[in-house]
Parts: sequence; C-alpha cells; structure tokens
Amino acid sequence: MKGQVIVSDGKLAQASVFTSLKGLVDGAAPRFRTASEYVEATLRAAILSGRLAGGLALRQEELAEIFGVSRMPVREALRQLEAQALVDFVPHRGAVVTEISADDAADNYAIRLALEPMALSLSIPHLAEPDFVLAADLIAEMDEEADPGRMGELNRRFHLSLYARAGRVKLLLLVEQQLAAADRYLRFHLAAKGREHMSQQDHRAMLKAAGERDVPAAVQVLEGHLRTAASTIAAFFASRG
Amino acid sequence: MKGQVIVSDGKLAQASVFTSLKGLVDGAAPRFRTASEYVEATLRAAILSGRLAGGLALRQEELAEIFGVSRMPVREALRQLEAQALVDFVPHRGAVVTEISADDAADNYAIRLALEPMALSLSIPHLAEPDFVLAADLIAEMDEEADPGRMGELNRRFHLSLYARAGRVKLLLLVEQQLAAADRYLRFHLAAKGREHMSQQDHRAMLKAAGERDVPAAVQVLEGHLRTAASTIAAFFASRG
DNA sequence: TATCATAAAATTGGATCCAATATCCATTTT
DNA sequence: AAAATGGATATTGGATCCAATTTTATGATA
Repeated sequence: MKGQVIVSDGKLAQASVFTSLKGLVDGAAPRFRTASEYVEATLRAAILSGRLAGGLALRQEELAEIFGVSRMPVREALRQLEAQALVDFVPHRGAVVTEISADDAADNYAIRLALEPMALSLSIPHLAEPDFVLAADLIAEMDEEADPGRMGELNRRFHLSLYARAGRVKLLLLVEQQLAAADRYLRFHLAAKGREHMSQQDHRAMLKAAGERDVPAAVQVLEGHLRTAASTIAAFFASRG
Repeated sequence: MKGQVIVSDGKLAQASVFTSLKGLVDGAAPRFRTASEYVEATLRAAILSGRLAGGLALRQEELAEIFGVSRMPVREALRQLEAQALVDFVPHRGAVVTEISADDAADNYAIRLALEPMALSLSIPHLAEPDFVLAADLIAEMDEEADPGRMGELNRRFHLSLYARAGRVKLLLLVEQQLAAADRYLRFHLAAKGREHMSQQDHRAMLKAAGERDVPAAVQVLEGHLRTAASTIAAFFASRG
C-alpha cells in the first residue's frame, strides 16, 4: 500500500494531519450528494481552519486513499478549491495550499470593507425580530466560547445574521466566501490579542444601531470594526511573518 | 456517430450554435495549457456573450464531441463554470446555463457599486501617465465602435484601466469577474437604449477627476454611472422579461 | 381518448487504465 | 568534491469503462 510511503520519510507530520481529516465535517454537516462535494467541503474546512498550512502539496492519490475514493472526485474537489483561490495547481507537483500573507489579508479586508457595509445597508430596513434574537444569541455564545475555531464560526454567523435580509443572494454569497476566508486570518488575530479583542462591544453597537434602523451608525461601527481588525492583523504579520 | 442526433430533432438551432463555438477563442487567445482550460474559456466566452442563452442544457457528451475531447475535460470545465455561477448542475439533466433575470442584474450592480468605488479610491493615488493615456484611448475607441460585443469589452477595459493601480490583486480579480458578468446585461442595455447611452460623458468625467486626483469626485461620478445603468436595465426587464 | 404501468434510452458520477512529462536520485565525469 | 547526465519513479491530464438513476417512450387498460 502507498500508506507506508506517507510515513516513511519526512512526511509523517503531514500524514497525521491528513488522517484526521476524514471526520472533520462528518459531525455537523449533512450527507453530501456526491463524493466530490464531500471531499471539497472537508478540504476547504481544513484549509480555512489552518489545519492544512499554506505551502503544503496535496497529492491526488494520497487524498484519494485517505477519503476512500478514486482520484477523480479528488481532482474535481481540488479544481473547485482552485477556483476559490485556496490551492494552486502546480504541474506534476500537486495542488499547493495557497500561502497567506499580509497582502492577502489586506485584500480580504478591503473586499469585506466594500461588500459588508453594502449588505448591511440593504438588510437593516428588512430585519425582523427573529433576526435580532439570533444576533443577540450569537453575541452571548461568543462571550462563552473559548475555542478559536468555533469562535470564528460564531463571528461569521453573527455578521451574516445582520446581512441576511439584504435580498441580494449573490452579494451575500460573496460576503460568505470572504467571511470564510477571513477565518484564516482571524486565527492569528485571536492568537495575537486574545479573545477579548473579538470586539464584542462593536458587535453590540452594531446590533443596537440595526435595531434602531440607524443605517449610517451601523455602517460606521462596522467599518471601524473591520479597520481595527485589519490593522491588528497587519501589525501581526509585520512583527512575525 | 452521435453528431446526427444533434441535428435529428428539435435541437438544430442549438447545434448550429454549438458547432460555431470551437473557433470562438482561437483567434485572440494564446494556446491553453490543458484541454479543460480551453473548453472552459470557450464556454465562458460563449455564455457571457449571450451566444449560449440562459436555460440551455449543456450535455457533457455533446460538448465532448464538438470539442473533440473526452467527457472528462468537459466535466472539469463545467465545474469551473459552476463555481462562477454561470451554470447549474442538474442531476441527470446536464449543466444548465443560468438564467439572467432582473434580480441577477440587481445583484451584479449592487456588487459593482460596492467594489468599484473601493478599487477606484485605492487606485487613483497611484495612477501614472500611461494609465491615463490608455484610458483616454479606450474612450476614443468606444466613440468609434459599433459592435455591442466589442463595446462591452472596451467598456470593461476602460473601467479596469482606472482601477489597475489599486494594488489589491484579489479585489481586482473580483471586479473583473463582476465586469465580465455585467456584459450579459450590458447587451440588453445597448439594445434598449442605443450606444449613445454608453454614457461617454461619465467616462470622460471619471478620467478627468482621476487625473486631478480628486477621489470623492471620481467616486461620485462612478456611483452615478452605475446607478443609471442599473435602473436602465431594471426598467428594461420590467418592460419585457 | 386519457391515464397509468412498464420498459428502453440517456445521462451522470465514479473507477480504472494509459500516455506524457517532470522530478529526483544515483552514478559518472571533470 | 562539485556538477552534469541518465534513468527510474511519481504524478498529472485525459480516455475508456461501469453502475446507478432519471427521464422518456411505449403500450395496455379504463
């Protein structure tokens, strides 16, 4: 079997990462329609969570064995991830997990800074009681949460809860993608500053302004929130990597 | 051969569309590294240009024959297009070209209205003489151009020329995608209002403001430009589709 | 004639197989 | 000892093959 190859040389660390992949999505997510969707979702979660680090080469055959499928669904999944800029195809070398850099982080925040105020502005007039309740619940959950990965998800869902009534599905789709990508950087943010810098007061202020249908105030808080996060992460990259 | 099947029943019209596909990209574009890239580029151009209308089912085997490849590169290309929201996979039915609707157009313009002012603001301080020359040239070309398809391309390139120095590659990538998607609607715009409504005075005003490094003025013109286009297209859909 | 059951055709997702090509390592040569 | 060279090995892109499932056509029956 090729399994031995994985642990034979310097790839042991990778092997332990890979072998833990399979169960990653199984718990929360529903069953997938196709194998490639399953592989794609699992790999995407692993990359966004940082479990598969930038620069790592993902070889099709190896992944196929781990997931218990042929190389074909793996190939399709990797192509999808390529379209999402999560991997680069290098001929005869494999799909390489894209590196995250200060520049990428800046890009991500510039995009969010453009899209999210738009989404929020469109959504606020149509938000209803259940939306406010959900948002408040998520803030409360974040107060309790310690795990950084789960924290990222809660943060994402909070933001989306306020944008949900924007009525523009493709806009929201883009926002979701950018929020998911932001998780890759948020981990550094939390590591650098601790979870108290999750800016829960910003979240509360946004919710309050939204409740009062005060679009300019909500947008102002959101923009400050994003700019703060962006500069924190920029500082982190400047100091370390 | 299956070729006969294509022309045997009611699919004749589709066949003539399909068979003209192959050469679509050959002229301008360089050779592609892989077959799937070639297929993808050709299909994308055909969909964005409106040559493959919304609702049309793209069957893998049929495309494979037309392109002279097996079903596999076709499959990969279609998956890529799915990621770009240009087709939907319907099980056992084929990849269906997504319909364009008033709602989609509104989404597209909302996204552009969020992203492009950001790109323009970031870019203006770094624009240099060659950028202004290129932009001016493109305006002049548009004055002469009659063909709607080519007009769309010129318009796209003009906008990009002013955003080019934003220094945020992923942001620009998104902008490019949205501009390409906008071509699908621009065709209706031109059909409805004639090419004099291409708002060349807006283009000139944007270029002037950019030349004076007047970011707020340039952004204001751009926003007005996009809002006008959006409402024109909304009116078009309201009257017709 | 309309409707429902049943069989045939078509289409996809996935597996396996094949050819082309780049990488990597050992050996040789300077 | 370092560099060049040649061949084994690994890896990918593409072709062909197979199974599952849906759609569509056909025909029987009320």
